[in-house]
Amino acid sequence: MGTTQPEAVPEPKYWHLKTVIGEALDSDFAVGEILPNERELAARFGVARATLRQALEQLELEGRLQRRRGVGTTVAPPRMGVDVSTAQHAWPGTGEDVWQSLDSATDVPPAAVARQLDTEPDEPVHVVRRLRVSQGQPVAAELLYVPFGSVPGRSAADALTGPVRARAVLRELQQLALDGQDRSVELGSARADDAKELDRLPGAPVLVVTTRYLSEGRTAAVSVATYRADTCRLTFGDSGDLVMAS
Amino acid sequence: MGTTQPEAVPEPKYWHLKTVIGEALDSDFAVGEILPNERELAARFGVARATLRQALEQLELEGRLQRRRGVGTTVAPPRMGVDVSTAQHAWPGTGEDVWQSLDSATDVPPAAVARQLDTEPDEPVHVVRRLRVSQGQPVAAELLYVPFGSVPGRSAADALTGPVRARAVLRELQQLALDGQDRSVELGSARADDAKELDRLPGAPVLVVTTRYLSEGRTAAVSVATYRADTCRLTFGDSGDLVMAS
DNA sequence: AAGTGGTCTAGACCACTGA
DNA sequence: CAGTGGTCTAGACCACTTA
Repeated sequence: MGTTQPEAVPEPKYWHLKTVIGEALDSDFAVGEILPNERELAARFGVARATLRQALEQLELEGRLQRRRGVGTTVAPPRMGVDVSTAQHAWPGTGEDVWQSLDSATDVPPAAVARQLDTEPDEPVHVVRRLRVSQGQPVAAELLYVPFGSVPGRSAADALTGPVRARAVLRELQQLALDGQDRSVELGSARADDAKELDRLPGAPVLVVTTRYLSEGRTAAVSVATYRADTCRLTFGDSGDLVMAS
Repeated sequence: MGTTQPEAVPEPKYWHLKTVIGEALDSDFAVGEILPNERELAARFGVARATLRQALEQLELEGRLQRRRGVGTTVAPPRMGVDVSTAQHAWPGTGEDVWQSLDSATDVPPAAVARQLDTEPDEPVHVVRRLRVSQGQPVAAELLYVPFGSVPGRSAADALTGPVRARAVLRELQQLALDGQDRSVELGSARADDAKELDRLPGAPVLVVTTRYLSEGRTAAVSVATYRADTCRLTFGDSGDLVMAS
């Protein structure tokens, strides 16, 4: 006697909490509403704050909550769909201006990028920084790596600075014939500078979209775009008519 | 006097730790090698275990480490590229068998899926479970929701069970003309059952790939595939010849 | 200045793995 | 069984926002 549940699998407290709070979010809270603070929530559920925080972290990771230091925890709106489809196989900067050019410099790319560009590990390239804004919110920061070989009129850009220079590099890049591109998506954590741009803390989860632009059998440029994973759902409109989800 | 650094921005310890360990991983460790255990690492760096764990969590999120309870922490191999390209606009189950059918049942889909299928919130549909294995490792668990309206010969499947039934539903689905599909990728955390299938703990970060299959102006099926975010890099071969990365 | 979330500590115990 | 990572506690202090 006394053996109550022979198969009682002890579900972690934070996991159970996450479920409970998640359900409460659906039924008792409106988007934008602020939750009680962490100390009060922890007390209310009878757990340590660290445990409560583990549950909130999960919910934030899933895009259900938004936490801001000094402010509080609010109920997040549904993730916005952000189109990352290939879009008529265009060079960056050709379509509508969802991307905002920040500046450009010459720098040595990370080893992984140099490998894709097929440049020497210590060979400098153009690095164009761009920011993607959607619904008034920054959603992605991009670093576009362009080898000198891809932009013939290089000297023209060197004299410029800021957005003007960035646009000059893009314009030169667009002269090339674009054969195609391939793309990959993976999970990452925001580097310090990206985090700042995206209004998040360093280490925040991001979706890293790497695009390789191919021209005349070579890799003409590589784009590494980091999207806020908490607020974005990447959409690939492979076909037909897409509806605007609310 | 005494003011050493007027602008000293206090970088969090765990963030600094992450950098240090990350660099050590590159230089001093081989893939598969086991790290010292957490208590020893924490002592070595002079921090509490919780802080050390925060750094390890980040590295695991980035796919650099793999931690297994009861075993230890090992250096993870580079993420494997997993092709999720539309692949000749095919129905699920038509291409090569990267997917392994597990079983099928009829169940009420989640509200979000019902909305995409345009079925009533409480209307049951076929739910086919499949598992994607790559390089001997489970990389994704899929739930494929198929409304009864999409599979005419429904009664045939009802008598069957297990993989046989799953394949029967897929076969019937393939009778339809596929007009197109659209797809989205977002960050999620593994549900308990998916986690088991993927050999991870519940809540592990996953990339959720949602595909809507369109036929004759309707949504004929919806697939929700959860990929292990730690081990997978999703690739979209938009064009041309892809090289097999090691 | 008050209140919020973010970081950190030093412990404890549990669940799982493998010899 | 010993050793690992996973969970949890009860505190403390810090950085940031707002008023």
